[in-house]
Amino acid sequence: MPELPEIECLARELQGQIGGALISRARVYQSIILKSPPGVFEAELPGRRVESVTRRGKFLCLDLTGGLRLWLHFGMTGQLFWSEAPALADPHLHFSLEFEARSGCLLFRDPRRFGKAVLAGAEGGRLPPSVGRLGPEPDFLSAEAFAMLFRSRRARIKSALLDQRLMAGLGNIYADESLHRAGIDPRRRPHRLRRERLTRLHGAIVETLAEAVARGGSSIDDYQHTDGSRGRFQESHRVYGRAGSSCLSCGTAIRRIKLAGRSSFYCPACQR
DNA sequence: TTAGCCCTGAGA
DNA sequence: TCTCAGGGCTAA
Repeated sequence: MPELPEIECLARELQGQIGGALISRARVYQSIILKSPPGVFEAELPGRRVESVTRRGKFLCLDLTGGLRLWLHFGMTGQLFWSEAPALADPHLHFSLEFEARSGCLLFRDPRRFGKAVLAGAEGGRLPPSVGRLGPEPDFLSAEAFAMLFRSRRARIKSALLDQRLMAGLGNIYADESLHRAGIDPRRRPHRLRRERLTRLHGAIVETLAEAVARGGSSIDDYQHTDGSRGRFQESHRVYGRAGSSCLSCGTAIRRIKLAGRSSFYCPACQR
């Protein structure tokens, strides 16, 4: 469940670790998450330098020399971490990258296999379709633009926040946390919310995401940094995963409901 | 707009 | 042994 803050942390770590580094070897173990043939993957990557590591929505992007980009999506359980050697017996290991002048290898592991690895050209027209469809980053939207964007939506606000075509980067955790901070019931319909409530929600989203990045993201089950350490923002969750516990603002028991097939946690007193 | 599918490990 | 977790996609 890595969302925007977790991928942002990974991108920053990796930029420091492999920014400018030359890929010496690429190996594929489980090709199911690769959207390019394994042979192409193993042949195209070696000899290219990592120009930069960036993030777009929940995608991580390795910008390589020669106009190639490696896009990674982590799905629910994707992990990227350093190891001395790939554990060949691990059935969930998908690929590894080795770099010149750096010992060990960078492994991509994903037990639930919802992740994706896509090789694409750098030109805008050759973006993977799922990246091309992404809406703007929360930071790049003004509060007014956010309110305009969501004002016409008829789906429930929680579902609209999870729609990556509208705005990229929010997942279940940060949607719930932001709605709590903004005092909005996840079942509300955006087109029936007053404009100032929507601008307040935008502020809550930007604030929540920034705090999460500053604390190294949320580690619930699988998310970890490339050195194996965990994020700390899960300790600051106000509603997510706290059904039955008391609301940190008012003491009311946090409720859990299903919306669009996902769990939603909210405070029935604070969120209206 | 929504339901169902993919996928596997954890927990009941 | 069954149920649940859910991001992104497709079909209804």
